[in-house]
Amino acid sequence: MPKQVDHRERREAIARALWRVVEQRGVTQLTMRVVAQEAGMSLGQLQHYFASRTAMLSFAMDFASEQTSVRVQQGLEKLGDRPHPRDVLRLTLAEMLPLHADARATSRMSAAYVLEALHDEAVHEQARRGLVQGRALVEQLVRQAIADGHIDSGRDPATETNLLLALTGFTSLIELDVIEPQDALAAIDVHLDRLFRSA
Amino acid sequence: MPKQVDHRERREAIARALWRVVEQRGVTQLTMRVVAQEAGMSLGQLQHYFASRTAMLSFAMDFASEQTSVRVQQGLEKLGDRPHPRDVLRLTLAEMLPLHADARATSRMSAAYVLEALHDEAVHEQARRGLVQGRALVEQLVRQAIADGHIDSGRDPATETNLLLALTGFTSLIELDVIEPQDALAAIDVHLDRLFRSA
DNA sequence: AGGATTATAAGTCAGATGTATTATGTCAAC
DNA sequence: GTTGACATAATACATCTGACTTATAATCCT
Repeated sequence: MPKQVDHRERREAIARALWRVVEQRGVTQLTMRVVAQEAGMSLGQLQHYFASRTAMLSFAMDFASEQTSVRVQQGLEKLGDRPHPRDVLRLTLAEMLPLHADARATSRMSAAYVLEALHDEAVHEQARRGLVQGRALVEQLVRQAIADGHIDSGRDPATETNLLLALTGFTSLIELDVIEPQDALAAIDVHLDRLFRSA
Repeated sequence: MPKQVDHRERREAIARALWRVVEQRGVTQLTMRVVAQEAGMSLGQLQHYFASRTAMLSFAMDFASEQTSVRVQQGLEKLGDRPHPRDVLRLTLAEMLPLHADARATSRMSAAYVLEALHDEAVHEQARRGLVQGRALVEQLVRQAIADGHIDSGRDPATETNLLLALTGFTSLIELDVIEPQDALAAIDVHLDRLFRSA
């Protein structure tokens, strides 16, 4: 047979091609043919790695979450050994906004997936699980920051977590050129300042 | 000829049918045939009122913005003559979240439209104009509240406006059942409390 | 060496979609 | 009563979609 191929690697390459399609041509162009072309392979070849369009989307979405985590993790390493929770939150929020190509692609993927999730139980569960998990991480961070005295103990961890996550609402404002990326970052800084200043 | 028909009225009926399709079956089912069926008319009849799918979407989107404004306006009347700006903002934000059928429909329409806007210049401009206008209204409200001493004069109107609009980021959290509607409203109240408390 | 297995390519198919065309019915104006 | 503008319906059509099938070539394993 032809040289054995790393399926996982191939699937990731396809997923990245899919992101490029979403970012550059839009969700309506998210067809197996277009993705195959973008990935530089035939439709038949793509179907060899993904039995169905749904399976392809599902993988691409999980991979997007995963890569976002990786980007955050890489950013954290630059912050040194024991980074201030304020910086961790700032980095995390910044990576969830469409501020550079990769983040923009994964952000748009998420948006499209959420829309698709609203009427597909399986997709809904997958998307929900990812978000719940991410939210839990942020809440844990907030609780620890309160315990460590970085955040006023009068703050409710759950509410503060929700307010932080809501800041991803900047996404559509940025995408539609209503505000500039730096405006969003400035607002995030103001919010974080208030959250940590009160300690 | 057959009885004269109010075109505007017919178009609004079609737009509402379109919303129902978006809300109940999802964006992928947003086809002229399905919308026609939901509106209880033939495909040909629908085409008599909208020459193209794009024209139909464009109208439905404008109508959605318009109806959201109307809902806010109606809510404001219940607040009496000179409502507190805090209540005005709370009402406005609440109407933008998917908390009841109409709001959910228009919210999902917006989300779908934003996604489509990213790769269609005309749609982008239409969506952008609507958002910029809405943002201007909120900023004016914030500026007035500062001038009236309801909000601390140390606050930057632009940044505070952006933070308020970012709270629409609760939308996806609510849609995916990550948080409950009351959690979102509680968080909004906390944010507004802080904004107005400092005065 | 040769059979088994896999990667890749190409073609086919049924269904759906937006749009265009045509037909039919209805009613107002002259 | 005939004409013409309008509402509605039905159908046709080219295109695109995901899924499936088939064909070919490459290499692994025995």
